[in-house]
Amino acid sequence: MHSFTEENYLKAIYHLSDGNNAGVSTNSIAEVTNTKAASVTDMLKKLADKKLINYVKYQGVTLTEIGVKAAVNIIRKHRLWEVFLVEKLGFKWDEVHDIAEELEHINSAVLIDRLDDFLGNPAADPHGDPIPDSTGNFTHKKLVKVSDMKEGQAGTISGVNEHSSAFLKHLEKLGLTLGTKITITDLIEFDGSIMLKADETKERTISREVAKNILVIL
Amino acid sequence: MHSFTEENYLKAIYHLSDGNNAGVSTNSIAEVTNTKAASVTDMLKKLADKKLINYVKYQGVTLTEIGVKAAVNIIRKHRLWEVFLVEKLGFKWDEVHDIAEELEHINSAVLIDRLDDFLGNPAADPHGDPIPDSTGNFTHKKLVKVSDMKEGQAGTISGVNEHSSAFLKHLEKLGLTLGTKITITDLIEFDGSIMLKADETKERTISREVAKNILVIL
DNA sequence: ATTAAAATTTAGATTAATCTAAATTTTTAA
DNA sequence: TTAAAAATTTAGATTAATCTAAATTTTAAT
Repeated sequence: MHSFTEENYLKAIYHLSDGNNAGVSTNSIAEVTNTKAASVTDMLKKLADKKLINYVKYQGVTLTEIGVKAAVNIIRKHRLWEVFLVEKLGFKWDEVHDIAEELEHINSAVLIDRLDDFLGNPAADPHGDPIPDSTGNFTHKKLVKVSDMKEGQAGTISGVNEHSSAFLKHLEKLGLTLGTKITITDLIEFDGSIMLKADETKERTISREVAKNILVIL
Repeated sequence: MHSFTEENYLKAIYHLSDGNNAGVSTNSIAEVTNTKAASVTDMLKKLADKKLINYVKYQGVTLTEIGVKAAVNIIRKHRLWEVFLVEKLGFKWDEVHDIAEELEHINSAVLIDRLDDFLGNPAADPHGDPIPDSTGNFTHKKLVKVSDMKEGQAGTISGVNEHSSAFLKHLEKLGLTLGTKITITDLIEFDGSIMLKADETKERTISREVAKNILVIL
């Protein structure tokens, strides 16, 4: 298999590619992997030799088909372990990322498939991110940022774009957790902040920055 | 914390010290860690610098107090994960060693304490080996090798001295699993093999080699 | 008590992942 | 369109863990 380090690069490239199908830059990889650009270049050569990425000097990289497969598999493991930590061990949604970051590198397909069954084949992790099946297939829900909603529109909170503990704890405090139904009551022109009603009862005002990172199903 | 490699050396030294309080030899460590003696010497210097072992050139090593703590903690993690794999995910007792070997290096005290609770604070792993508590305390049961039993003596199978899949599968096939009550019916002088009755009904003959690796509570 | 064998350590290399500093290429903007 | 800035790559080191081969120390056997 691949080393932990290689797996972390694949994951980083996958996440950075999300949406854009343009190549991912050396610098952006360095940033998310907490390394320097020179180190990234070295690793890119190695991953290219292994046919995991398409790499042309100075032009950024994309994952090959097998690179995508490898990355998706790591993400599958990460998300299933997060579900385990929250559902079975009682962790909060803002506490699981770092532990899952370690667990995602455990190598055993049987283990993960059994874990998946044990957890009841969950469709999403505790942050609402979809969990690919063992063949790598996602079932994507169409999600919309709260910051893109119109006045009067309603939806159900189903995901987040930001996974930091600080952000998740803030949402928790506001009562804006997954499954909460919200209705936009006011769009504040002055600073873009948004007023909404949660679960028909709680009135909340959130900044544009927060709104951008909450995703709903309409 | 310590690197995976360091942890594996600590574990190896701990297991090799079991019983004997004499120092552990460089060669024996090399054997169980699948390395060469020269590599072991290098690592011993490093572990000694970190005060995890007592090391005097040419004289073998013992773990220091903090070395023992670290080793016991790894063993605790290994055994709890084995219980998880068997009890929750449905693995067989001969299938869990390698996966637990990876899981034991996951670093999170909270995780392990919660796992312990989730599993109902088991006293032993699927092979009957005792699980230390979070402070490192073992509750040792007094176990006897079947090869040391006398004719007519009875006991309950409560552990094994050999964890290879081949051996465990063999026991499974014979119906000699943990919890089975056995009574010695005959000690064969010719080759030391032993005849016994399992669960009052099944008559079995096992070699001396097998008998040495089955442990009972009398 | 010597000496041969076995065990251990040292010396010197190798590999993976990283770094800094310098060189090169690409991008941007006057 | 060309020069400065930004991004990227190369060159040369470093650290952790390992190895082989040679040197040293301990053990065991006559």
